[in-house]
Amino acid sequence: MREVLKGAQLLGIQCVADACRDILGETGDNPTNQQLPSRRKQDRCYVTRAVSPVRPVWRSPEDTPEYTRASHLGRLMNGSSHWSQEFTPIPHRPEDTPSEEEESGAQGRATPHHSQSQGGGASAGSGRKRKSQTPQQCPVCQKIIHGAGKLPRHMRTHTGEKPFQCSACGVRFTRNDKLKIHMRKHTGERPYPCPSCPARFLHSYDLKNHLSLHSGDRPFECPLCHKAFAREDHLQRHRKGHSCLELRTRRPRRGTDPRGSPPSESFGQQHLDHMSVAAAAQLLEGHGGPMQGVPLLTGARMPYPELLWRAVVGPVGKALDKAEGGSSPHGSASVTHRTWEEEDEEQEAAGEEEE
DNA sequence: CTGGGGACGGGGCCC
DNA sequence: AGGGCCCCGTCCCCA
Repeated sequence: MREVLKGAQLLGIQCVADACRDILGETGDNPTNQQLPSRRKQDRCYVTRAVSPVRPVWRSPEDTPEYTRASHLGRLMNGSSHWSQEFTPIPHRPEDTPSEEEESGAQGRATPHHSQSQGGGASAGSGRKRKSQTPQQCPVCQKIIHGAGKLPRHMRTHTGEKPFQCSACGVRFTRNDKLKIHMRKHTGERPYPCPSCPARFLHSYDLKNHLSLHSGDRPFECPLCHKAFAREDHLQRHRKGHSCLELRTRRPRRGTDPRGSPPSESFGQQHLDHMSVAAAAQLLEGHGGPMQGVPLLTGARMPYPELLWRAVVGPVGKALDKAEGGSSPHGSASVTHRTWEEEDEEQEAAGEEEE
């Protein structure tokens, strides 16, 4: 434990250091010790302080601070099985009543099914049969995990624990079902054959992706350059790359759209991005029409980065001002100092015009 | 930069 | 509650 304490101090993981001191019976010099009245609250406290408010996305769990911290925590808490016991379902403000817990479920409606722990509420009978299994909050990343027994599964993503090992090649997995799929590589089983060609696939979704190749469907279109993709993730990659400039923030991850648009409504956000271009184009047109050699409508391929840059920063405006003797109704400065709010209004107007 | 395959994690349903 | 199975979305890697 002293080694852990030393390591925690070295790494600056104050919460773990505090826990070590607590276990070792040392008071330590951290005043936060006095703020931890109960074990449960302590645990929560570790979590909140262990996770940085600005949490980068890490790919390899072994590389993550969370991994390191979770490993420490896991050891401190005597094994991963402890997670599910120590951390209870989420609607857990102590003052919550059972009915409030029902309400705070992710689905936001009464659970038609069960549950044992909540009195098996008179199944409203409508909707899905077995909807909400009490959601639980991950103590490390605060994420809400839905589904009974899913929290331990999720916790393994933090601890790096991979209890399922392939007997053929030794590769380890965090989940049994992933191991099962992996085993198909050794058995040669590819249970998802393409009906149109000899291709066979390990995963159903691979077949689904593959089928779009045969159909030629490219339902995912870039709102900026109108290039179409067969796969949504390819569109996302395209949009994140340099080939398509986005003036606004990137599309939020699912469920985190600050504008409140529902998940999967990617079109909404794409439309907004598209509107940014349209607004920029309008700005240019407001300066006296399209630049030479640069089409301003959004339907054709064009150097958007340059176009947008000029539209927002204003050299085009200057050039046009110069060309027109400064008679443009919008000075370049007005372009340069436009605010997001103004641009939003423009976007809305542009959207209406386009409709 | 794109197309394609695969890996990974989360959620729903069921037992 | 725990776990299996399946589907989905996203990301990574490679050609």
